[in-house]
Amino acid sequence: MTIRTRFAPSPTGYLHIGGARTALFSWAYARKHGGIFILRVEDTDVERSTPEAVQAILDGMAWLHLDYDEGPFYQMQRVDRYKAVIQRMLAQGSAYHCYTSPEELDKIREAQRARGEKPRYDGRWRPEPGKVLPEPPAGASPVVRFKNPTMGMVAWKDLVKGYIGFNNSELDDLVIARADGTPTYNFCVVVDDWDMGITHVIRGDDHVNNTPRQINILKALGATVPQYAHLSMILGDDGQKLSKRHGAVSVMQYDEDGYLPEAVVNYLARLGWSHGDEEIFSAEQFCSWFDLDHITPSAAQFNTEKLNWVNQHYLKQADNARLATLVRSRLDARSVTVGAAPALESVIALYKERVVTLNELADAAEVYYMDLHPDRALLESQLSSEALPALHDLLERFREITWEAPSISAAVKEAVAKHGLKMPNVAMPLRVMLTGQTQTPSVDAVVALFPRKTVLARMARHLR
RNA sequence: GUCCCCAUCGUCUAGAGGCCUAGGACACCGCCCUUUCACGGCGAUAACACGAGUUCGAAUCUCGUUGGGGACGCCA
Repeated sequence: MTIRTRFAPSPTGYLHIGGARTALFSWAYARKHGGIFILRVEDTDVERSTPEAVQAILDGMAWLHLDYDEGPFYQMQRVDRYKAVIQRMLAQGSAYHCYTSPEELDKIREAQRARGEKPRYDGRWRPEPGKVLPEPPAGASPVVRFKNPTMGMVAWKDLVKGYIGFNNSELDDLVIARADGTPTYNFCVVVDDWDMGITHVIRGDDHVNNTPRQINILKALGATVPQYAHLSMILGDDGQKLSKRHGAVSVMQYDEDGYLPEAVVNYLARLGWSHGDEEIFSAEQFCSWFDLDHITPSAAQFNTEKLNWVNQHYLKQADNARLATLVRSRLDARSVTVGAAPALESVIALYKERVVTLNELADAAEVYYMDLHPDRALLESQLSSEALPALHDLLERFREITWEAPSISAAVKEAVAKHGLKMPNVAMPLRVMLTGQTQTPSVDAVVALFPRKTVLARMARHLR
């Protein structure tokens, strides 16, 4: 049997970190088993669905390299199919028309809550043998409700959480088609999973409560019930639930913040899933190791510190040319023109082990290309009266020596010794004049990276 | 309120009854390297929510308590 999984987002916003992980796990499960991964856009909420959101989801998946084999399918394009199934259910008696208005429903639920009961539809239009139904109100268009079994239990063995069972008496007759005829979520999912031959439904555990209803509909339709795996949610850095106004950001924000997609994938894969003590692994390794048995059933807190560490790891081992491309576009965005010298790749080679994100790499690189104006107070504090003579000497030496790190290093040491100073007395002001910073790679490497004339100019500017 | 789910270091986790004196990773702290800062290396601190039970033996199984979360829409 071919494994078929799906990712089924509703296009009402960007792809956030929780959705991304759900997609990642569904994708990995299909890849692991040589199966099919399907993208399905659940856009039946016409009010809130937007084409921009569809694009944002597509962009997010593309950035993470989550490729799909079938789709994207759009539920709004399958409405005829849903309506045909609803007609069939109506005809065979597994669904019925209900004329209860939303206002009446509110009243019913309010009363139930007041009595401490679980709010639910009371079944007043549900046909039963020997039951006399009310007269349909004139001119009202009914919704269609599923006739849920009243006895027994619905249960399944969740691949993440284990056995889960619900008494049918807990479930009410849910609306499967609105008064305007459009089908609802729980129904579309069922028909789609059935039609698309989904074998494993991997989704967020906010859907656990929908599962018994979906299974009942599937059974009423005579469809095969897929396997379910419900992933627990991801909490924010502070342990709070992620929401639009609290910490839930688009995966593309991580791109903007300077994270590498493979770092985000690696981090996300490790959040709620494990393979022994493995921390760093490629997408390929992830796919070959992935299984549902090692998914944690409890919620996981997102930890930016660890993501940083993972990102730093991938940055260190990334190809310089690739990083140069990524950094260049960031410098472009800052209107910093990358000149011919030093080569951006050389700057990156010197700095990539020292930074956490691409943005920090861009911060380090930009001082090599822009018109630098070091902080005045910083300059004054470093250009001490005892250092100035040594720096003047050094400036003169820099005009004549071979422009390579070893000879530069020798020249610096010479100046330090000649004036009875310590290394930092000379190295620090040099750093500040050249980069505006006190913390840089070793000073000879920094000096050597610049063209000689830039060094002479930046020094001369402050040594009058 | 009702139903469902969850519970190991601060965080992510290993753990399928004896291999656990509870392992790894991030963070934190200390030391080394470095005449800056990082990187790197070494080391330390740190957890089985609580209570019963089953068993020769429980982090692992059962029940309960407590605490967290989710769901109860003509949203998805």
